[in-house]
Order: sequence, then structure tokens, then C-alpha cells
Amino acid sequence: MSNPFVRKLAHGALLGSGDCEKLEKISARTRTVEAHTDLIREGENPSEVRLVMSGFACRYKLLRDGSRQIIAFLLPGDFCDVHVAILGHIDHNIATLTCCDVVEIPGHEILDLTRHSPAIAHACWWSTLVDESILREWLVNMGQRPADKRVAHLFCELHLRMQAVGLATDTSCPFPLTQAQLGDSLGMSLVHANRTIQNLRERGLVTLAKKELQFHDIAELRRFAEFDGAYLYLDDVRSAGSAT
Amino acid sequence: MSNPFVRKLAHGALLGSGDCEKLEKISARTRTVEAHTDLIREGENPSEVRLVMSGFACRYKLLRDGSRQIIAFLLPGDFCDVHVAILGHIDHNIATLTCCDVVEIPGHEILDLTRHSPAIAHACWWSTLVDESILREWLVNMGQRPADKRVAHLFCELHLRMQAVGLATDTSCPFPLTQAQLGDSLGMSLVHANRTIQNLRERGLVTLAKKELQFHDIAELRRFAEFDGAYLYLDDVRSAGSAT
DNA sequence: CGCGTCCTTGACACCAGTCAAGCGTTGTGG
DNA sequence: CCACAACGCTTGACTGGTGTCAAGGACGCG
Repeated sequence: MSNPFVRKLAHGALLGSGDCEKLEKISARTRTVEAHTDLIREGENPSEVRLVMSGFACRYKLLRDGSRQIIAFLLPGDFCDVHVAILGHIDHNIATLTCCDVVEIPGHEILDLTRHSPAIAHACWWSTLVDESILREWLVNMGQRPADKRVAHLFCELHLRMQAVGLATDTSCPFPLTQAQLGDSLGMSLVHANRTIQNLRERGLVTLAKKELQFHDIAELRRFAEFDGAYLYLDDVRSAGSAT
Repeated sequence: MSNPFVRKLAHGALLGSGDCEKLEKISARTRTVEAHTDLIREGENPSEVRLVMSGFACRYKLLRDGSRQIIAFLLPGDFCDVHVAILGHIDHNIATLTCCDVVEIPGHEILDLTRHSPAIAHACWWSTLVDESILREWLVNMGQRPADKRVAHLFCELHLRMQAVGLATDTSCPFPLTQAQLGDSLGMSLVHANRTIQNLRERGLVTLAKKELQFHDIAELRRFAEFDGAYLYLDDVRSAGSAT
């Protein structure tokens, strides 16, 4: 099964085969969106839930001076906005970074789905709680780590997340981001992002070319970045707990 | 009514008087915890939900070199960990910063509460989604704003959040944090936090003394910090939406 | 009164931002 | 097929914001 959406949610709950079928059916209705297109803008209250099925997208906020902070990367299988309904409106923008396949699911379908399957409901909440956990780790990354470890840490995260949906090998992973986008996500300038990558290259930790990231020694890279993937919660479905 | 917990949740849902009574009853069983005490440690899976009723606490993570990043401030009325159950374990620490009154609610009581009152369930989810929204804004703050605006922005946020639970006036707000803690939360050194505060003082924007923050011109401060409180979702209960 | 904690200040080094220019690749149109 | 534009990557020079180290001062508490 190569549906990234189902693969992702399977990390968050023990899905029955009926659940998987429903999710696959729903996520089949993709629409192709070209790169650099806003999917949702600040202040909107979309009635559909969006879902990235291929390509890279991001959440971001703009400041008055035009600078932009990327708040999260949305990889294949990621929700854009399950649960906006509870807050009433969205406080940031979501845009594609590359060409993407996107699914739009009417709110009521999601409601039906979660009402009829506790596992799916659990997985949806799991997904947003993991998003929150990632945000916490990003904050640590930005606040405490020097530039080289910061970049290395992000590389490790993306690799693991891509692996979780079957889109990365043990030693490599697609990396379609420009250095400007990388900088915007890590709070550093384009120029500094470039120099930092060179640095990692010179140390023999990674190769980055042709939109592909290669890891020469992933264990060493993780040690260097002080990376512990526990915050991604990718391997403990067994631990129960129920959605309220 | 001066219960910060009820006041806070009331921002997240239209609570009936029955709901309020139940919440008040539950949050009455406080326990006093002295400053600098860990409430929850990384990796734990507590069976009770904790709640701060007075004082300041924080979420934080430690790095190998001993540096610490404060990920969130927990003010009176804030949950420590509703919904840990879904993730199975917690990925960060929570500690008191000042002396605090804390409530520990057994997991099953929360379950009962949310099962019997959709409004309370909605408010609980609203609360964690707002936490996530705050994290996003913190990330923007750390990534894009210079030190002076960063500090000013945090001041604005704390002021509004304290006002929301009835603990701040229009022009002042309790501020028991040390400059070291402030630095840890904003990703800057103690020394630089100090210099930045001096800077704000010299501009006549704030007075900070005796654990009390005074605002001379809150509108000007917000303009300076580019602060827009919408991300706190404190004033739009009316916009419906249902918990899944 | 003495100790600890927190705040304050100065000197100095360095990480990282900005400005600016050049290079390589890709794609497009004449 | 080549010229050109657009975009992304790379590099250098210079500046400035922040971190670190160190020392002293203010305040509160026992």
C-alpha cells in the first residue's frame, strides 16, 4: 500500500481494514496544484479539510517588513487543517512549495468518518498533537542550537517523516526545498543557510544535489544534531488512550 | 467569579451554568507546589491531568550542554497535559517557576466530564489548539524578530493572557519571571535579555520592577512589537464548530 | 549581619545578516 | 541552434547584533 495518508495515520492508531479502505477512497480524489500557490490564507474558515498527497507545502506567516517564517512543512500524508472548525478561523497561511497533489474533503465527510470510527478519530487527533510536538522541537531548534546543528536537525526530521510514509530510503530522501525556503524555516538568511550546508558537506555528513539529500552516516548526523526522533511519535501505536 | 480555569475555558466554548459548576468543583482541590519543582518529566505518562490555578509554570526541554529552552508559559487556568493519553507519553518537562497552586484531576474524571458535556469537550480541545497557535507565534517571534521586538511581543502576549483570566489590569500585569527565564524562553542570553529590557525602559514603553510589569502606552508597545492578539483566540466563542 | 539570588555593566570576540557580484542551470523564444 | 532571461547557488567584504566572561551592586531572607 503506497498511500502516504493511510500510512501516516496508521502510525497514530490501530486502523481496521475497513478504516483503511475508507481513507483510501477519500484520498483518491486528488487535484494537482502548482508550486507557490496559497491553499489557505490567514483569516479564512474553510469548510473543507485539505490534505497533501504528494509534494511539499508549508505553513507560514508574513511580517510587515516582508520577511516570512515557515512554521511547518507539510509532507505527503499531512493534513492542512483538520480541526480549524474548533478555532473558527485560521491564523496563518498555507502554500505549496513544489507542485502538489491535494485532496479537499468536505467537513461533513470528516465528521462522519470520525464519528463512525474511533480509530480514525484517534488518528486525526494524534496527527494534530504530533504537529504540536514538532512545533515544540522546532522552537528548541531555533532557540538553542547553532546554525549547523539546526540545519542537520531539520534534515534528520524530514528524513524520518518521509520514511514514515514510504518516500525515503535509509540513506537518502527527496529534498525539493530551495535554500531561501530552508532559511525561512530556520530563521536564518539565505546566505547563511548556504554556508551552513557547505559546512555539513565539507564534514562529509551529507550530500545535497538535484533536489535529493544523501546521508553518509545517519547515526553520526543524528549525534551531531542531537536528534532524538521520539517527538515524532512514529512507533508507538500500541500505547492506548482514548479521544475525548 | 474569579476562578481562572473557568474563565479561561469560557473563552473556548459557551459553557452552561451546570458546566461551570462542575469545573469549579473540580478545580477547587488545589495543592500548593513550591517554585522550581518539576510537575512532569519527559517520558512519563501521567494518569492525572494537571492544572495550574495560581502562579507561573513552564514547559521546557534540556539540551546536552545544559542549556534550556522554555517552550511555553503556563498561567493560571492553563492545562499541563490534557490529551497526553493520545500520544502515550510526554516529550518535555513541566516545572513551576514560582510557587503554584496545582490541581490534579484523575483521567477518568476528565473523560466523564467531556463525555457528558460537549461544551467542555469543545473547550478542552480549543485550549490545546490555542496552545499550538501560541507555539506558532513563538516560532515567528524567535525566527524573525530582533531582540527588542521579541521581548515586547512576549510582554504583550502575557498581558493579554493574564487579562483573559482576570489577573491583569489595562496597564499592568504580574511578571514574576527572572531575566534568565525570560532569556531561556526567547532564545537569548541573560545578559542580552537584560540589555533589551533596559532598551524598552529607555524608550518609555514599559516599567518592570518588583515582579510587576507596567505599560505606559500599550497601543504603542503593540505597534512596536507588531503584536496582533488574534492568535490567542480570546474573543470569538460565537463561531461554532464541533469537536470530532 | 551575611549570604544567596538576581540585576546591571563593561570589554571583547564571533556568529550571522546585508550588500553585492558572479556563476551555473533551465527553459523559452527568435 | 543560439541568445537571453529567470532562478537558484556560491562567494567575498563588511557590519552589527549577541554571546561569553567577568565583576560589582542591589535586594531579600534567614
